[in-house]
Amino acid sequence: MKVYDELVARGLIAQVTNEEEIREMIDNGKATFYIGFDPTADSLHVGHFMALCLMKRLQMAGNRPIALIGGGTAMIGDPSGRTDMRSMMTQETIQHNCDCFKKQMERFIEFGEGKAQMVNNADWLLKLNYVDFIREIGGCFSVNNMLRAECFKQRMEKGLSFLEFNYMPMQSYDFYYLFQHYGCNMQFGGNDQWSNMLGGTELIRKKLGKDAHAMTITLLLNSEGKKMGKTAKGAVWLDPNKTSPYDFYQYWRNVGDEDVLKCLRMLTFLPLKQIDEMDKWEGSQLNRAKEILAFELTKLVHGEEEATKAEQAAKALFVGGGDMSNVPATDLTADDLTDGAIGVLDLLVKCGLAPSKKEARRLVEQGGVEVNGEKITVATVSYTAADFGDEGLMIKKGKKVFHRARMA
RNA sequence: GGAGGAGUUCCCGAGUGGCCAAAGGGGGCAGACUGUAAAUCUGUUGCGUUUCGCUUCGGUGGUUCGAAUCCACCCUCCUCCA
Repeated sequence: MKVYDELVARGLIAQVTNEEEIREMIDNGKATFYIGFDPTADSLHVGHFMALCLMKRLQMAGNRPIALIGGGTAMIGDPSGRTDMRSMMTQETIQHNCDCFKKQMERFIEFGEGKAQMVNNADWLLKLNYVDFIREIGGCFSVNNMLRAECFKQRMEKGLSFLEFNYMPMQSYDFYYLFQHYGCNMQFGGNDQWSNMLGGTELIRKKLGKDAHAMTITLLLNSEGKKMGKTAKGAVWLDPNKTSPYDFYQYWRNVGDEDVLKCLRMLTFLPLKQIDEMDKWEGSQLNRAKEILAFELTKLVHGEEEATKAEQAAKALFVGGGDMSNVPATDLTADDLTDGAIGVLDLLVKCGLAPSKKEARRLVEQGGVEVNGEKITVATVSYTAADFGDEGLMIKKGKKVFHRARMA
């Protein structure tokens, strides 16, 4: 099976400008394509991860990837799919985020001569002169059409600023620039980028009379139609300091039944044949598929060693036995004790299991806390340094949040 | 520039002098049931030294014994007119 068909089979392709031409290009390694990453945070997340996987797949088929970091477009802020304006980021934050992105991407994709390239659109966008820019490309954009674009629709109700309105021409200019200077003939992106991407292909056609292509990646939605890779606390990050490998593993271990197979297809590099086999599994058997999904993804993002650790920790906690040493832990010091002891409530807060003592108290009162296998029923329990022992205290919050508190 | 309207807790949204830490819904958290799934049911959802105290209703001042609620000014957003 050639790349294009594989991408289709995995459900990764959402929209394309011209299916036949694109198939021909990428199947034969004739594409130089770019994907843009907006540095709005200091770490990549699952959505970016999909894009990186796609880059890798296409690279393996002989195509040349360009990772574009939007250091310039971030100065504007993409209004796509947002109901309110993004808060303005300072140039320093943007630069910091760009650096973080770069580091993470390098772990995942090989950059260098004849391999993948990395560019930052700040390098050309920030130099632009307003009047020159408007004269050069302004005529190629129809405001009437832009207003109809999906990406602005939501903002038409609450108000779209002129600043953000300029995002589409900016992104289009990127494609136009890369087409001319890097021979880039195709753009990939999230499905929410479709109109921005079409802006680029059209600009190239109008200015240069040449064809360029665009293809969007399906947004990873769960069975309820919500974006995956998001939790109540925010995104699932690829940076181990923001989302630990254990939490990352647990996120995927806990996906809904209906979503496992889709995730396996779209996110892992397991052969489709093997995934199709799993498609026959049902009921509690799917737990096995979830384990595979969680392990594979953790391995891709954090490496095999971390994946194994996360898996062992999960097994030890949920199945029993096994190695407990990889369970998430907090190290306390004597300073955390008052009169030689620490109360459960403080303990919960110190370990990050509760945001406030009030909430910690509520957890205890509702029977949601266990320490060393014993349910805590009163909030006044406290522990001395001796109670911690060598192994520390094993705290369980709710059904599946485990944490170890050690005494240094 | 002119005329109206709005800003409430994580989100939506009630409240228009004391009974308001503020209805209702969503989301979150916990309990029951289970397969570390979903659905369902129950409880809970500002902070603390917890029969009580403290901070919150765009901002700053003011009126009042008492303000989310009244007044003044300011900020932000929306609609209509120019």
